[in-house]
Amino acid sequence: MVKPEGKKTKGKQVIEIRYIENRDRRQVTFSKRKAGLLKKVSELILLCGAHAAITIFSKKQELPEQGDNEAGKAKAAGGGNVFAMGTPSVDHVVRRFAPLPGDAGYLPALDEAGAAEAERAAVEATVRQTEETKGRVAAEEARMSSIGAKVLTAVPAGPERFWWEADVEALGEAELTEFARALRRLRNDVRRHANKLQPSAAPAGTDRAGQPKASLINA
Amino acid sequence: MVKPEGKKTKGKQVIEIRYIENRDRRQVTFSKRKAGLLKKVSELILLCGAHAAITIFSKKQELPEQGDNEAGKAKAAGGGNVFAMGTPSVDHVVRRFAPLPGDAGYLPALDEAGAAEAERAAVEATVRQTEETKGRVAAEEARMSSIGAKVLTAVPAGPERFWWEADVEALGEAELTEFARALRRLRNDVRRHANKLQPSAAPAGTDRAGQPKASLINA
DNA sequence: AACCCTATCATTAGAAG
DNA sequence: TCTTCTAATGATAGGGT
Repeated sequence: MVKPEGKKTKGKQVIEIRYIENRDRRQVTFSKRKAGLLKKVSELILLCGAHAAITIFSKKQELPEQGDNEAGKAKAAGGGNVFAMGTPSVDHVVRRFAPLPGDAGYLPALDEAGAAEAERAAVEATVRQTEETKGRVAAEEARMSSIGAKVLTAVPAGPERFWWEADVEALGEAELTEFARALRRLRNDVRRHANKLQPSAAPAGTDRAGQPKASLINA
Repeated sequence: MVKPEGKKTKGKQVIEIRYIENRDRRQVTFSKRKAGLLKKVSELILLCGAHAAITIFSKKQELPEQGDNEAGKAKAAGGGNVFAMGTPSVDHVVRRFAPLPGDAGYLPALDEAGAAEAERAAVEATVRQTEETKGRVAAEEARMSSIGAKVLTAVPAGPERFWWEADVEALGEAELTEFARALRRLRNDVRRHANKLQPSAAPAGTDRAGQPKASLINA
């Protein structure tokens, strides 16, 4: 019989989801979970063709309360690192990344910022009102509804912008490495995807599904 | 002999991380994973007191055709939904990269360390209570609700972990442009950083808070 | 589309190196 | 600090309601 005596580790233990006071433990957890999150996000993007973005700041930086100096100080104090990733177009993620060296047409320079801004304000008003009246969930609903279409509209021809980055200003070597690692993983996934998807009707994955209707992003 | 024949379900099966062609399956997966992701983010925030923001745009179908009212229209059209969350707010996080043109006013009373702290405490209490009573998920709901209308801004120095249900429109595509700008800078920095560092011998170490670690790849 | 359920797979807390 | 290992917990694909 197997004797349960010699357990090597305690294995994953249940932990309460509350701030981890212990600095070391907190940091370890942060690293692990951050990695897991990035992975999850990339998977969601790949699996569902959704646009998603995530930004994570490892530490509290730029604390307003301090105020007497620049962000630099905050960083110096604790080194705020940022991780983020996202994409409006899967294959673009790869493209954007691989060619690190000067990419000319970086982004389609859309400038409906003005319109978007106006819309945003309007929506915000609606949301707030809704929030007070019906609560957050309802507000969210309203927000999504009114925004959704607009967002898509705002990006007619070129959703070919992806982003997935970090604030290097505060990036440490470790972060860079991890960053790259996540990148590679994403890229591999994408590549695998591209290979399987033969450019038949839609250019393997590239299909600029400007309109939700393409093969890659939409069905 | 015990026959494992009568399995009720197949259980979780391995799936490739590639775009799910089947619409229904994709949608289900999206919902499930989106939920899981949001949960993960909230947990990271709570556990590590990190600032994070995530935004997810579902793509769905379009058809901004009929519709009489804005919300209804967009909703019906299914132009895409947006889900987001973050700390202190998605908007804030984004601003680190690119200050949005004049929408500063929509945030009610910012930089209120005191208020924020009080709110945080209140929320925390609520959360814990809820947590014990209804579980973590419910607690998160409560957390969001209680914070809702207020925008916690300043990040107190201590172990903070409050988050505010995000201002989605602020993360609209338009804003991504700004973000992209920051990105470009980032990329440059990354390269520079990469060059500066040695793959093997990277004692460089962290200028400020320092994260050891060297092997870096290029981006 | 939102829940339930269960069998599995994936993630990760802890401990060590 | 980052990595590796292990053992549990946690997240979810597939199916049904």
